[in-house]
Amino acid sequence: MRYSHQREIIREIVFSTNSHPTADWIYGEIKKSLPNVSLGTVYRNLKQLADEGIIRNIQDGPVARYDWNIEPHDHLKCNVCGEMIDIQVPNEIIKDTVMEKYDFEVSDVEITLVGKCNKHT
Amino acid sequence: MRYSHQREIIREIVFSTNSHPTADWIYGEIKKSLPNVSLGTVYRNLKQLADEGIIRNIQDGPVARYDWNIEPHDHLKCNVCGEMIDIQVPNEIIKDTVMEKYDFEVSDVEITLVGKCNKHT
DNA sequence: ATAGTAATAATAATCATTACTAATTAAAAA
DNA sequence: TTTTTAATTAGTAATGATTATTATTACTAT
Ligand SMILES: [Mn+2]
Ligand SMILES: [Mn+2]
Ligand SMILES: [Zn+2]
Ligand SMILES: [Zn+2]
Repeated sequence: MRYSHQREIIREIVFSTNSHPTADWIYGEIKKSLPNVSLGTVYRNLKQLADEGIIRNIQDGPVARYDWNIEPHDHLKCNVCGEMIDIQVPNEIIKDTVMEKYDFEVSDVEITLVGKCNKHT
Repeated sequence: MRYSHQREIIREIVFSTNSHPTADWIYGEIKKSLPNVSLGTVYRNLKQLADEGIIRNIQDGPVARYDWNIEPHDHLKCNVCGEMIDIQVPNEIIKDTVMEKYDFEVSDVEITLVGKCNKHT
């Protein structure tokens, strides 16, 4: 993968926030410095960065979000403000139980807890 | 919600399979008996049935799937054959831990384990 | 039977994402 | 340093899933 200015800025944007941004939000950000980038470029580079394991892709319903944090972790999704919060759930137990009980080779555990964050009490 | 023949058949189709069918698959099935149904009718009725709690909506990446089993349960997704298998994971522990640790009012826990099912050993 | 309104088929619109293409550009080869 | 190359780009068209619109049809209560 050869260097590209666009990809470097996209990477920096993803690494600059904890908000698990969407491609569209990143597009809005990169246009501030490079007004001529196209949305296709954003999608293409996010895909490349995710394929290389530099960033992580997380699916939030029908839209893809991106995360600089590639360590295994789970998420809380607030259905009031839409925010996604990182959480750590001990899922090795789940994984092991399922592999044994269902004879299934688990490669990834995706846990999202949906509810209301503490801003809306 | 008043009775409709289309909705009744859609409900029966969802209840007839364990495959967590998509709207499009259901559309193909209902056309066998009612060739003139429109895809919009399928979507509208699936939404109504899910809103009424008669069936359950599960998000599989960018596509919606439907499940006659409304009891709280989780899924295994095989990334070889695409099949979704019902599993029971004791998630009350997770829920309670997260509610306390993160001060988050959890209404739903979504767990999907991705991997390879025992048909591809 | 009539009126009121929920549901329908057909179709257009939307939204997120991917595909295509001619022009540009980083990096390798000469 | 100048070609040569192939990856990358901007711009745009196309796709796939879903939702919205609209004129028509069909239950249901009076
Ligand atoms: Mn995260
Ligand atoms: Mn299920
Ligand atoms: Zn919130
Ligand atoms: Zn399988």
